Amino acid sequence: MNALNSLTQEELGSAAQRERRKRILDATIALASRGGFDAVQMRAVAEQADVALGTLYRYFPSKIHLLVSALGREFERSQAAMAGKPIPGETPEARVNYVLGRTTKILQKDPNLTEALTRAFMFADASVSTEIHHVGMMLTSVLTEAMGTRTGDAEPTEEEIAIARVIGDVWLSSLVGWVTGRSSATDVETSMSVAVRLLLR
Amino acid sequence: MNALNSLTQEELGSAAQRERRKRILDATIALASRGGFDAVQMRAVAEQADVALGTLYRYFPSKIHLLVSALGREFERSQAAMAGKPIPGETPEARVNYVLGRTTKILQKDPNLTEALTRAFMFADASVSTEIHHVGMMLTSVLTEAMGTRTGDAEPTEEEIAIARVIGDVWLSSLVGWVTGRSSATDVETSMSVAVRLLLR
DNA sequence: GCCATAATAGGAACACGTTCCACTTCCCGT
DNA sequence: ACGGGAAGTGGAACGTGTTCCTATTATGGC
Repeated sequence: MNALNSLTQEELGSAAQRERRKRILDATIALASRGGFDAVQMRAVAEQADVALGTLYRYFPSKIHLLVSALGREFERSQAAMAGKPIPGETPEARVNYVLGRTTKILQKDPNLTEALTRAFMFADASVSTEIHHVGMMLTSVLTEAMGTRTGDAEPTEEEIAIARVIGDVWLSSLVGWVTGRSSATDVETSMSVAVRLLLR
Repeated sequence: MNALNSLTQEELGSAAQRERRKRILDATIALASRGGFDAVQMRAVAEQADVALGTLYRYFPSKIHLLVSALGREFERSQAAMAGKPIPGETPEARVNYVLGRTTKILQKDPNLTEALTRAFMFADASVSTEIHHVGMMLTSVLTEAMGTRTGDAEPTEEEIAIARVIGDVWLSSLVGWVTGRSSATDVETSMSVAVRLLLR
């Protein structure tokens, strides 16, 4: 259907193809986790996934597509792991801070992986917009959910969505500063607290 | 003094060296303006600046250093052009919106250049922190100046600096979305208005 | 089962950032 | 003026993302 975008899960007919795709993403995550963005080399991914280089490019048309797709999968996995559980905190500010703090802590545990995925996200151009949009929506919805009342069935207001977008932007910028070694993990948490306090007052 | 950082203007003794540095940055801007990040090829820069490739790398140890340095020079130039002139607008919100709107308009006029510089900025790692910090400080100070009273001699408060940083982060994220073709120039202006309204209320 | 077509393997080739080397030119201290 | 070290030249070479080509293998319709 679309040669410019990576093959998504659904349009992969055979089980062998879904298996290949999984192997490729697993190899990507493993290499990224070991050595970051630079260690995710297309030849290495192909070899570790036991797939030819040309096949890798058939599934993911660029290194950026590959990494952003891997980011999307990890994000989904992480979201699924905590779906349904209520977010602790009495106020929107407390809950958003909780979510951001926990996520930041997870990312700190695997700096190389975080670096690889964040860099890919920031470097992605329009040809990756589908995958980027997917991740962006997940991020915004996590934040609006944390901001809203915990019943969860009500749609977030326009204002809440706008605030969530701003928080997401600040978070991305801070993350870039961290993964590129320009600021510390503590700096990220501080930035986020400040932004949340300013926006949710 | 520092082999990892690019040679700054001050530590360049001879006039011939300052002239070379200027030619290199001019070539960088010209190529970026014509074809964006990808068009800034080190061989092309060297040739257009009439300098050997090795010399280019002596002045700027990587393509990223080169582009971020060029960004710093352009930023300074633009700041110098409007120094002293009072910023129109009765409220901090209006003044900040004015500054952001004008800057966004300037950037829109040369999308390729903006793309090249923004991408370099987001891709820069710790080895470029000096240059990055330089640009970051200029950006924050432009914003605090717009936020403060127009007398200008008073230092900005901690709160103002924090708000300026958040606005800067949102601006960068939006800019990345724009230069990578994921959002329109109008989207950038909208994002910024929303962020400014939320932060300066 | 058999054929047409698509998918994959395997790997050469190319582009561009980066490094390196041998040689030349410039510039400063004496 | 000159000798020596720093700076510059020109270009080869290397690594990695990307493209491309041919041979082989899987797949789906008859």
